[in-house]
Amino acid sequence: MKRVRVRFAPSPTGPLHIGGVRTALYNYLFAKQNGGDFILRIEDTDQTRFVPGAEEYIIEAFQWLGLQFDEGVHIGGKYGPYKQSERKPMYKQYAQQLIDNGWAYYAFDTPEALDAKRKEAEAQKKTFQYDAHTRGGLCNSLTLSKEEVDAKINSGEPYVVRFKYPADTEIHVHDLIRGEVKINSNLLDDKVLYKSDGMPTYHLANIVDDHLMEISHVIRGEEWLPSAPLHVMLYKAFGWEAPEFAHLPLLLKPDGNGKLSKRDGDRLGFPVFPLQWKDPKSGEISSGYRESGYLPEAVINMLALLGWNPGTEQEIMDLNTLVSLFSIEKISKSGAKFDLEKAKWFNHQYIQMASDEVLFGFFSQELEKHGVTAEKDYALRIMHLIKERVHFIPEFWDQCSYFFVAPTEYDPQAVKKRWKAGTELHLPKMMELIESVQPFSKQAAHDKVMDYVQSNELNMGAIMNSFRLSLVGAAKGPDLFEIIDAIGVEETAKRIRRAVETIGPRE
RNA sequence: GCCGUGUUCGUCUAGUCGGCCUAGGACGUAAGGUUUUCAUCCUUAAAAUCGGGGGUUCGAAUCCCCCACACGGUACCA
Repeated sequence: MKRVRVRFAPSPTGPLHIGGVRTALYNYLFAKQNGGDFILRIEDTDQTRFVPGAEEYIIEAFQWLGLQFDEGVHIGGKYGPYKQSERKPMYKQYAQQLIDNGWAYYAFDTPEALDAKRKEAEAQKKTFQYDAHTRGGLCNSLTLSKEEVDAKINSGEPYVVRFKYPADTEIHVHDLIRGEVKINSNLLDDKVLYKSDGMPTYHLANIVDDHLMEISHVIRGEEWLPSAPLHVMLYKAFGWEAPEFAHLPLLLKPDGNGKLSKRDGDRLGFPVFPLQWKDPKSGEISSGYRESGYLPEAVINMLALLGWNPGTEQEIMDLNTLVSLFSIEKISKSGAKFDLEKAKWFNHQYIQMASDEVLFGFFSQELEKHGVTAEKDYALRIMHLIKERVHFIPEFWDQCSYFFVAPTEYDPQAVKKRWKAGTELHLPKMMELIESVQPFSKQAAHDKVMDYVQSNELNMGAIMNSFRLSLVGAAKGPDLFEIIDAIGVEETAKRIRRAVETIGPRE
């Protein structure tokens, strides 16, 4: 049995789309499950679309996600180089090979001439296609004499190499997800394999590299399915054994239909990219999962389940579990809409499961970001107190700021609802009771306060929330006496005085 | 237009060879409980006549045909 070798082959034209991440993930899972290799190849045959920083971004994104390549641009390997621009000299001979055995031909038609043809056809509600029916009337090595062709090439006239589809042939593509896909060659046009700038197109480079790198399975997005017949024919033309194909369903936008795009993320408020990206030209910033406070493990888990599931009811799975459970057969055929709410749920789950060590790393960073320095023991204690309420890392601060910084403002809604007449008198008295507990104990303080509330026939919800409001600034947070214990009796007294002064008596 | 691929609760999906599906789970939603607050958590509920229409069959979400719709492709882009 052939060794499993798969590749993820992005173009460095911008940040890595989350759909691309899923494609890479499925490749990874499949490779690892079969003890195979996972390769990163950069497909930069279109020099006009190159975006500086994109390649580095891609590498960093996978590092963050914890998806490790066995070979690739950044780590090398036996089958390098792993960047197509660096493989440029290799491709010409393969184009030549195809010409020599009649599977391809030179074409000299200018882009302008072809455009005109297309427009002309369009006017008649037809589509112009460079194919078996039209190539006889165009400017190429099939219609020109050998001398004319040589003359053109020797004079430096630009040319491309096109694939020569056989006429009226049924082409079969076997797809691991979709089964047999058939198409008649008459419907296909003679794709350019080799461009006039001396670079191969995706199609040629892809097949040559996959063959040379001994790729066993091509797992890629569904947008490639229409060109799969060409790829199958190319393998045939070269006399090479074709890899297995699996075309993944697309990731759709959450509302409406269509591919998930960068704009959808901005519009709906969720990241479409693993890492934040700043466009080097426009300076525009697109948000990333990392910066938005997602844990990489959660992103992986969420992505894995978008279009695949193990067939059981298990939903929480780490990378290793995914590796053992994954199967291409269980990938669904239809596109999946991205669901922000479910992503949020996954992240919450992973935050709860994270080790203290990992979580504290994030937590202390958040504190630092807000200019807070705290003793580790204290910070750790606070983290435990509030972690179950955070869904995303940045929420740590929203949930815990009052443990480090006294509130200066009080949620007006809560004040209106809870701060009754007389509150400004009761709170200091309750505070005195708490101060009288020596040494402080949550339970004893709690009991004394309860006694006071009951004997004065106070509205429990109102008075206790006013107390909370004074300490927190809002009607939220963990157990009140837990908070008092954490910030200390002295600080509590200070906050009560301040709240009473600020809010004062009310009707 | 042409070609290709798809179509089960709002969303992600289970549903291998037709019967155990009066279609299951999860997210979300609603109600209730816990919490004196918020969040969490727990319980319960509503939610898909399986895109539509024809067949085949004792029996179809599952097989066949037609239609509709959506998406993808249709570049010297990947």
